[in-house]
Amino acid sequence: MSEIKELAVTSAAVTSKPVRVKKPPRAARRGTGDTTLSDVAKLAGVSAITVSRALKTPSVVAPETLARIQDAVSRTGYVPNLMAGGLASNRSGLVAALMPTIAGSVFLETVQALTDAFDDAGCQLILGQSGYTGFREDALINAIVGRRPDGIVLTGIMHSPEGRKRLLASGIPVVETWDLTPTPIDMLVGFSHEKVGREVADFLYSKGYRRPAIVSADDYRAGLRRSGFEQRMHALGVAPMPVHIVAAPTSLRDGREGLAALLAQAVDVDVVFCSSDVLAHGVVTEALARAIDVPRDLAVMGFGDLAFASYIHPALTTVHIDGRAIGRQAAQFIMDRIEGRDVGERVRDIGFSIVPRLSA
Amino acid sequence: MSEIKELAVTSAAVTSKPVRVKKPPRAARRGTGDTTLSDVAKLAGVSAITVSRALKTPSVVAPETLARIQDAVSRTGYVPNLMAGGLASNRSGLVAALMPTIAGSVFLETVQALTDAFDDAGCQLILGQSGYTGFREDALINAIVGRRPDGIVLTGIMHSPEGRKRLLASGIPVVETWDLTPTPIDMLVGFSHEKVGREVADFLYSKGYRRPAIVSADDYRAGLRRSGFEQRMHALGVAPMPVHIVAAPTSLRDGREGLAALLAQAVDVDVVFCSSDVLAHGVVTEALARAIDVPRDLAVMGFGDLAFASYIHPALTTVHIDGRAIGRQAAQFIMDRIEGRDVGERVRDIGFSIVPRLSA
DNA sequence: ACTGGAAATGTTAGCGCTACCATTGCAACT
DNA sequence: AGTTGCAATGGTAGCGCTAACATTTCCAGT
Repeated sequence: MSEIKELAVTSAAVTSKPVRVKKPPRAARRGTGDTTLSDVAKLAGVSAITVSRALKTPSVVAPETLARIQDAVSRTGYVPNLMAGGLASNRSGLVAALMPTIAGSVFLETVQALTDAFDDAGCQLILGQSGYTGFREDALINAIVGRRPDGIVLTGIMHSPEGRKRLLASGIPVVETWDLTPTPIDMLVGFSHEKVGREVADFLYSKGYRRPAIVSADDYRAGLRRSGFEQRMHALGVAPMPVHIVAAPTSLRDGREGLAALLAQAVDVDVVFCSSDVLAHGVVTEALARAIDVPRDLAVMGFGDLAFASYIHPALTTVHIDGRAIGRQAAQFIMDRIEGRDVGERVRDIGFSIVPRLSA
Repeated sequence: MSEIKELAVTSAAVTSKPVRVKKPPRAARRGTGDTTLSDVAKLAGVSAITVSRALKTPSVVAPETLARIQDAVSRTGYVPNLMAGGLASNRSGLVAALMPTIAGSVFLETVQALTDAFDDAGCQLILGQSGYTGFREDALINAIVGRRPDGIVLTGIMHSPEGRKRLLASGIPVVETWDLTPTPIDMLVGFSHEKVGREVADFLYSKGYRRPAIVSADDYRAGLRRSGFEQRMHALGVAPMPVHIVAAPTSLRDGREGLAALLAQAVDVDVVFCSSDVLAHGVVTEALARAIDVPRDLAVMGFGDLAFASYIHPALTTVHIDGRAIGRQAAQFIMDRIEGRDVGERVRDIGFSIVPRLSA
């Protein structure tokens, strides 16, 4: 067996060449054919690093050199390869945002604020949809961490221990949002959903409502609001209430069907607390279709204070959450971290406020 | 180790060259400290490339080797650096989606479909918001192209010649969506907005409406629908109609104010064609608040067929666009391109359909 | 017994950029 | 004159990975 090899060696030796022959020059290399930094450098008559500096920190490059480089850049149509830059500098310029779903979501404002803030800082947002079930979240985390983003914004708090570990191990700044916990992975900006439930209970009770019902999504945070609401109502001496649960994400349809279901099983309801404005809108719509006067015959309360809440008829009483502020603060957290600044208190409760309008 | 260096120094001295001595070994290198492919390789007792293959194409690696590697991966918590991989393979695994705005948009379904489709293919979506003005679009294009995405999905057709050129020069597969043009940059999936306008005109005319009005956003595509509508109505002998224009993106509020403005200037209207369902919803809401019966006293027509359209009261007559299909086809286009398959006809008109419900 | 070839693994050389340090030239000081 | 300091620029060596080719092993086919 090994003789074959020997033979080969021998034959090489016969030609009096050292055993390991020098490789022939490789065939044409791969590569994109795109203009590169050194193409520009060559054209401008400087070194590559100077071009790099001209683009990143123009202030350290002499004005004429800068002009020559800029000219070369625009003549070649050079666009820096940010993957290469990211690899070399260990700064990807990417920030990941994970959310349950993008569709019709209350988180959109947060994402918008995030995009805006990072855009100004030259970072792009990578979007990941984890779904409401959490099954995909772990796979997503891996895909995201693989990009070595400069930060990760999570919607909700991370529940999978596996995901937590991965995130922690990655050393990437993480901001959890839209919820509160004393033990965030890293940083957090949100508010207490249970407290929302309790305060809504107080608010409705103080307005005289005694026969509440709930139409709620089956997601974790909605559940927190619901139990806060139920507990407080119970503490106030209100009898157990009918509850209608729908699958997240919620739709107008779910709200309509929710009220229909509630009415079918229990007529004795004077207010419906919904886990989202969309749901509340559905309830109001169903009431309208059934000629039930809102709020005289039935009051409705939403959650989120989405853009339409104050413009539907009747204007929706709801809980205002400043989604943009959450996004802004999350971006701030991450940028402070990137720049190595002290972020201060790592848990920020941005609170909420009840907005009394006409529907309750 | 150091002997080599010494030797080098000596030899330089011997040849009495004052020229530069070989550099001393560099100080500790940079780097993340993360586990790398070769760490895993070392642990598994194979070469780096074998680990790479085990992760990308497990079928070409022997089962026991694979097992050893997988064990090493899970023991180290290794997560591949996709930037490095992307740089080496010239495949970033990133796809960019540019849209005017994410908030409350009709494009969300498309983005969702895009995310889903690319997720399955192991690609992540980068989100870019260009705004409705187009000012930011060029800057965004540069930032995006710099990431060397495997594909770019544009919402609407590209209008800036500068942006067009950049995109074309980049050689990245581009899909323009939600509009139609015989001269796309590369590929396109959409429909004709003017045709929507014309067919809506025919539809409403055939239902007997003769005194139309328009509430429309000021964006390009809405303008197309509007002019198609006006021209056809004119051709049908209808007198010029009152038009109320609002700034994109549209809100429920804009719709309410739109109807109020229309009513203030011209009472003689029997149907309002709105450039979005949200606007139409606002018009319906304002009518409700004013006790104007829809559709008896005033008919309303929307555009988009968003999820809520069939569930508001009265159910909204509108134009259905299959946003998910647009997203799916766009993803298909790009993946076919990446895989080097023939994409066939590069312009796909996915059409639209008028959905008659109760509001008109 | 030997060859051909498929399967499994390895070696080498970058992908395009930036960190790190070095060098040069020149004005401003002792 | 010699030194210092600073502004501007350059050289080198990777970042962590994969393409391209090379090598080894082993077995079927003659």
